[in-house]
Amino acid sequence: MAVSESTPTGQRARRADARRNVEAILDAATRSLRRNPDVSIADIAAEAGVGRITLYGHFKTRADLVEAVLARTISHANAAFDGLDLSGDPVRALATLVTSSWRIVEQHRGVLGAASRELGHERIRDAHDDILARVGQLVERGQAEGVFRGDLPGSWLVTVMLTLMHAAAEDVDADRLDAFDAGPYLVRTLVAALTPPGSTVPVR
Amino acid sequence: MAVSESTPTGQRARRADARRNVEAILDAATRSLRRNPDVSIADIAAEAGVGRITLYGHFKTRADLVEAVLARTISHANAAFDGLDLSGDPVRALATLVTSSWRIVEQHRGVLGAASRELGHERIRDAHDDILARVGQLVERGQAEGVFRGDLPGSWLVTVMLTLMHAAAEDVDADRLDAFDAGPYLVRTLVAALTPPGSTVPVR
DNA sequence: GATAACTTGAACACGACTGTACGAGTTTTC
DNA sequence: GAAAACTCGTACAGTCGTGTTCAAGTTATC
Repeated sequence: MAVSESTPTGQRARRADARRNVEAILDAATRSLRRNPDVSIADIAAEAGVGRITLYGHFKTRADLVEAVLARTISHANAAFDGLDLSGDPVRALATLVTSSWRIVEQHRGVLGAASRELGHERIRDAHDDILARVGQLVERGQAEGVFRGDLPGSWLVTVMLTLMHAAAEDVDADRLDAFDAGPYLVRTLVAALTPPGSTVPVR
Repeated sequence: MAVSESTPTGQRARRADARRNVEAILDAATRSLRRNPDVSIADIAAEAGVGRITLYGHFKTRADLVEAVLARTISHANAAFDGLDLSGDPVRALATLVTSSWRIVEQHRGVLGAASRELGHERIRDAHDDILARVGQLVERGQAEGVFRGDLPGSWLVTVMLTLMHAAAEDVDADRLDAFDAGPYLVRTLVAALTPPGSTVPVR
């Protein structure tokens, strides 16, 4: 980002060190902020294994750091979504989306929650909407095709969907369910949540 | 709580005023803490319409205030649950529980989240477990009877259940769905979440 | 060995919040 | 009118987090 493109032939190694530190800081900040949105800069620096002043060398203010964490998380989420084909049957698309990216969504949500107090809510909403739009489009298409229930606003269904993904991931972290794949379970529950009252929920 | 039982025949009205203030403080604190777990005492006092010093007159420390809020919320939740008959068919009991108390659960969760940082986590867990046990017992009974799926730990199912209630209430607050009763919707979704993969979900 | 990039601790100013002390005011009951 | 209970503003000390400055390191490249 702030790395100048003209590298004066000399200090490649030093530069590499610095970039490693930046990565370590971003990793630590992501973990810390998810755990507690009000972590101090000192704690983040300690968790990253660098000095507090070093951290300030890379990020002028706390807001800068949070913004960088947010940007990286969003790009991760976008990358995860970009490879998916969500064009076919809404239920199948829902399954694809959920099974492949519920972990990403959880991380995304955690960082967003931490950042929403730090930066302006509008700043967050802009970033959030990009991700939300993908889920929202799927839900709306399903509603238009009559596959998903239309008696509730799409925003509600999206909220339920994201919240359930979040709950699954949170419990995975907490318990010893690391190996368990929450995908099928989530799909079953979400299909019930999104399809109209009269319809039956497929097995699995 | 700290009100002495020997009322010296005199200052009933003053006492009543004070108790009204305490109620106002607790109400304001509940609202404020749910909105932002890090509200300052000054902000809470302002929202309650009393001076900061008055608030300190009733609650020695911040922890005292949070503890009082927590205690009141828990007693509310217990009162809401006490009237329910959850003995029959687990699915019917689930419906009863959800339709009648999802709002309470949401409030309970919000306050708990705010308090968990303030007081020790053990202190919270003690209080939390009382509520959780009621939901957990229902889930475990359902699992024992084979009505709820047994291939996932009960804690997971409880988490999903509470999280979904939370999502419903949050969206109700945010949107213009005040009049909408999320009960039937929640029941349908939760039955799908709790029953075994092979079973079909009842209509509604 | 000189240089340049990077790291780091100590120290500081600043602001926000907590909790306390003092002193003055209000309202009700007697 | 006096006393008791309660309210409340000002002011202060202590703590904690932020962001900056300075001065002294380390490490790799030349």
